[in-house]
Amino acid sequence: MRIVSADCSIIYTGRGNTTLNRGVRAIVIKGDGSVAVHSNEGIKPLNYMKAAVFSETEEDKLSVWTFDSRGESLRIVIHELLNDVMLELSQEEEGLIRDGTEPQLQAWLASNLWALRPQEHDEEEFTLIGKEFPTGHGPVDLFVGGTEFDWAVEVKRVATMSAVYQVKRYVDALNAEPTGDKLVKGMLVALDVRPRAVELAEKRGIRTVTLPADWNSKDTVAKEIKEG
Amino acid sequence: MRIVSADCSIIYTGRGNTTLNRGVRAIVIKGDGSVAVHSNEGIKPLNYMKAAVFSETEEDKLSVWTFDSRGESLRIVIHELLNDVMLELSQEEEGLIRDGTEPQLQAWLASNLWALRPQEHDEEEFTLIGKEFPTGHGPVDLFVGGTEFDWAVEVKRVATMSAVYQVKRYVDALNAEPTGDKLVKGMLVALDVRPRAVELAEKRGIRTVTLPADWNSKDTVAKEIKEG
DNA sequence: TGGTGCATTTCGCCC
DNA sequence: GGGCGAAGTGCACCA
Repeated sequence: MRIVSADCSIIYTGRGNTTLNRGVRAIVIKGDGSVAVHSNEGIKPLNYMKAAVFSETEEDKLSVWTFDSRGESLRIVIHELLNDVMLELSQEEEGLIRDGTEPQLQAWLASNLWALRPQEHDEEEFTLIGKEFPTGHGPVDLFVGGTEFDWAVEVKRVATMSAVYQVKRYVDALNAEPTGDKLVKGMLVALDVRPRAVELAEKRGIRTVTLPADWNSKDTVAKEIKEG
Repeated sequence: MRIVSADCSIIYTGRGNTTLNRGVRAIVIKGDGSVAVHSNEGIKPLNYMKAAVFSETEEDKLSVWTFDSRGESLRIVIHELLNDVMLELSQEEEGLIRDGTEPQLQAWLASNLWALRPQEHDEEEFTLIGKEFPTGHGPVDLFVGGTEFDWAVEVKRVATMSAVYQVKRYVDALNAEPTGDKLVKGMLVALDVRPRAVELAEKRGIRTVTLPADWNSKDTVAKEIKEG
C-alpha cells in the first residue's frame, strides 16, 4: 500500500461530478488498484475509486495522476508532493468475523420464538412455519404461527418507516392469497425501532418488538412491546 | 494524521461485534480522533470508529491500543509495530463540491418540465404546482399539472422497486384527498430505473422516465420512456 | 455478470 | 441533538 501526502486538487467525473480545491491530503493507493483521498477528518474518503488503472502525465510542469475505471475518471493534480511511503501489508487478508448481524438475529429469533411474545409473562406458543417465506411481494424473514393469528415477521437491526410499509405489503399479499386458515398479522422486530416507525406501525395494526442490544448474550430477554 | 503499519489483531464491540485475526494492516488515526484499519484491498476499512478516545496499555508484553467512544470499543493488540508515519494535512478542509446530485436533478426538472414528456415529439404542457409537495405520506419531490392528469413525480438517481412503492403511496394519498379536480398519476424519474422497477411500475400504472447521464450538459435530451 | 438488500452503514440537512 | 433519507454509497450473496 502506497501512501502519499500532497498539496493537490482533484476532479472526479463518472457517476456524479466532484471538484476538490487545492489542499494537502493523503492519497492511499492499494494493491488492488483502488485509490482513496483522505482529509484529516472523518471515516469516509473525500474521493475514491475501486480497481482503477493508474497513469501519470505532466501538465504545466505539474504531475497529474489519473485513475480510470469503466466510465469513471479521477484526476489528481499534484501541486507538491510532500511524502511518499510504501507499507507492506498482508497479501492474504482473512477478513472480519462478524457477529450480531441481521441474518444471525433472524436465525436466533427462529429458534427463540418466545422473544416475540408481547409480554414477559405471556405463554403464547409460536411455531415456525418458514424462513424467507415467499409472499408475492418478496420473501418475509420469518413466517410464524400463533394461537389466534399467523405472523409475518420482518427482522431489522434498525427499523424505520419504510420497514413498516414493507411489512404491510407482506401482510396484504399473504392475506390476499391465504396459505393457512388464520388471518395474517404483521410484526416488526428490531434492536432499534424508530419512534416514527412505532407510530406508523400502530396506525397500520402492525406489532413492533424492540430487542435489547445484548439479545445474543442472555437467554432471558427483557423487551419493550408496542401492540398495534 | 498518523499512519501505522502493524502486525495486529483486533476486537470491536459496540453496535455489532467483530473479530479480526492476526495480520499486517495500516492503522490510520486522524486529527478528529477517528481511526480506521485498512487492509491492502477495497475502499472500506476493516474496522473503524469515529471521534474516539485513545489509550494505550500493556498486556503479556504486548502493546494494546484501545479506542473508546460512547458504548463502543475498538481494541487493537499490536504484535509488532512495523512503521509509524505522521503526515501534516490541511487543517481547514474546504471539502468536496458535488454536482449532479438528486436535489440538483430535482431543481433542473422543475424548470425543464418538457423532459417529463412521454415522447420526444409530444407537445404536452406541464405546469409546476409545487416542490416537496405534501401528500399525507411525506412530501413528493414534484407535483405537476398536465392536460389530462396531475402527476406526482418522484426523482431518484437510481430507482429501485421501493421507489415504485413510494410513488404508489403518494398517488393513493393524493387521490384519497384531492386538492385539484384532476386524477393524480405517478411518475418515477431517474438516471437509472432498474428493470424490476420498470416492470413493477408498469403493473402499478406508474410512468417511468430514464434520463441520460448527461442531463445537465445539454438542452435537448433524448430519453427512454416506459408508459405504465 | 447483474440484481437485491444489509451496513458497526456514513454523512448532511432540517426540525 | 434526534430523525430522516441520499450516497459517486460499498459490499457480499445469489441467480
